Amino acid sequence: MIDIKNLRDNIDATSVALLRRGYKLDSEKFKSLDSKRKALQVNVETLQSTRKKLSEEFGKLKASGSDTTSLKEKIDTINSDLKKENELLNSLLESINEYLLDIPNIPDQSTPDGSNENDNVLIRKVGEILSTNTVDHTDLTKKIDTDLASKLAGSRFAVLKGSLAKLQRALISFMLDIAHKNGYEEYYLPYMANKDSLIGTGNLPKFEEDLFKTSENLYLIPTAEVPLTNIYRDILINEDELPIKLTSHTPCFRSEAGSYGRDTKGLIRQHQFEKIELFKISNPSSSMTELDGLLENAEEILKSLELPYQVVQLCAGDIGFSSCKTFDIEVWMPSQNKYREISSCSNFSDFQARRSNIKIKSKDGKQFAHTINGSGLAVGRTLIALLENRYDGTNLIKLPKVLEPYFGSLDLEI
RNA sequence: GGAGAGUUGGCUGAGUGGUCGAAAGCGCCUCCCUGCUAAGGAGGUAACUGGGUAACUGGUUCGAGGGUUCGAAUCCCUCACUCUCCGCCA
Repeated sequence: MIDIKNLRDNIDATSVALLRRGYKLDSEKFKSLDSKRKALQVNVETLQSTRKKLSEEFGKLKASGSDTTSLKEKIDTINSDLKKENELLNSLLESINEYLLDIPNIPDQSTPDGSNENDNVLIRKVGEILSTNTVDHTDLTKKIDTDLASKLAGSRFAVLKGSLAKLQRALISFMLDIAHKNGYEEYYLPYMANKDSLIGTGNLPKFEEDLFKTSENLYLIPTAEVPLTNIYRDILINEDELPIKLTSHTPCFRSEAGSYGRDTKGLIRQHQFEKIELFKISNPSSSMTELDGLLENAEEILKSLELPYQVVQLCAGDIGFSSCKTFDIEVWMPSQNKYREISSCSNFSDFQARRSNIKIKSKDGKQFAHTINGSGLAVGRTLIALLENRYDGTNLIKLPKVLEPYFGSLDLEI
């Protein structure tokens, strides 16, 4: 949610900034709604004030045993006016709120111009591409079984068998340990979240179709970002507790509505996948530095897994709804001959904090916090990258050294 | 699933129709005292929001939503959540 005061005061600048990400702000609609609101609100509040005074008088008259009929008539008139005006005001406020909830975050100045992913900016390439493998991960091994998964659940699910199931578990532990080493506190969280939580992170009301909803009116979490952020919903944080750094491994559930036909093969795009999330709450003044740090923490995992990757900064037209600045980390996928997203690290500035009411208390007063998060990493895609990049051409995957304590061996038979 | 209790400021917690945005304590801020620290003393301290250049001034909020009433933290109804006991259960 963007700041309504800022919108009122700087509507033209806001409109220009939002246009960078392809959002056309209807300024005239806002101006008209807001000026109507202003007039109505003043009117309603004046009526309320008058009624308050008259009611007090009424009480005194009643206490002294005097006649109250004429005063009551006056109050009744005010009350009936008030009722009408209030209904108008409420529906207007509702419209304004809907209008605001629909507006995405304002891109940071450092977010480059551009309209889609083709305009994203390459920041760096890390690691050498050594693999000459062209075989897709699903063709490499029988231990990823999507046919079985579709019998159990349907399309876009996978069953991992034996050593691959174990490798996934090893990766999860490995990533959590790195996060812990870097100062993130590990959390185990609910895999379902209520409506308020999803509104807080910006997934609702606009993106309900992307979510799985249960019969109990709970939603399956699309990412641990949702419960992690909402830990601090309606909380006033003391400045000296910052930055807060949390991590969690959870499965993530996404309906993938609208992605028919894309990435239908293999583990790339699933309704359910495992992810380690890195999450921070920081002071507004240091959130960009914290984003850089978080990105570095995510990159460290790929480096120690010896996987080639690149970092890309998303352009204004490609950043997510709640984000003001995003870096994607993309790992090399030999069979596709291209880099694929394995982590997305974003600064949400105060956009989520305003929706979730997360504030910082300092000497200078209170202000909305900044939230930052990113994957560290998407486990399924990491697994694929290891298979495809480290396939030796026979029936073995040579795992990187760092995984030995977790997997128990450096040879993975496929 | 059954029975009961509860939800009030940054926190704990009093408050059964107007004098309550709300006692008290904790915390926090300012000042005093003490060579430093600890302790002590005085005062201040809810949030959100409207109007106004400002001084200032209005409104809303006691889990949410309705209702009763001239007037609701307080009475009534519905819902959500939390806790306790019983049952069932990993």
